[in-house]
Amino acid sequence: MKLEQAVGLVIRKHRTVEKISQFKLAELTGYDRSFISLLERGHRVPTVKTIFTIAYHLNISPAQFIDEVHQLVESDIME
Amino acid sequence: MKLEQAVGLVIRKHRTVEKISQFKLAELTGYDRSFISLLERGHRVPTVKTIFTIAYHLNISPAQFIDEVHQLVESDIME
DNA sequence: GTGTAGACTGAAGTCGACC
DNA sequence: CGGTCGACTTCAGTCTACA
Repeated sequence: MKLEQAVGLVIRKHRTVEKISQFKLAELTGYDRSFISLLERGHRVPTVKTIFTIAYHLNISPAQFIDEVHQLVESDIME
Repeated sequence: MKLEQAVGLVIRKHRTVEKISQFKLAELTGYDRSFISLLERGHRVPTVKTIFTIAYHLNISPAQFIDEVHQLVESDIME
């Protein structure tokens, strides 16, 4: 699957695990709520800085975040 | 240290390990050579896609790349 | 082989509003 | 709570050229 889609899935997965809303994640990270929405639906490719910030507030390491994205990209889920 | 600086150091480190020039890395990744130069000196914050592409051609996993960046950022080397 | 400069295009990220 | 729209600003990434 595509990189942006994988990034979106990983964010949404960990956000729901943490049981917080997009509003709350936006507040924590300092990013706009509409931007979080765009990311989760794979409509934006974030910068490395964005990944570090979001991963931090989702309580996972940036490397683990990227690794999960990598596995999704490598897999052929949904094509 | 700052994120951009860490990214630059990790790219340069692995590029020299691979014994290739900025020209060659630019050719392999499809990015502009001046952009590679900007990245290595910490003057740009790349997107996740850029990291995946560069890490691939430096023969390391994106997660390992990010982990090395993370360690540099966490350390207080050069400030 | 690398740093840098400037001018450019497209995409990241903001903000307010509405469904 | 989350999706979306439009208009906006900032910055990633291109390209040419020269030290």
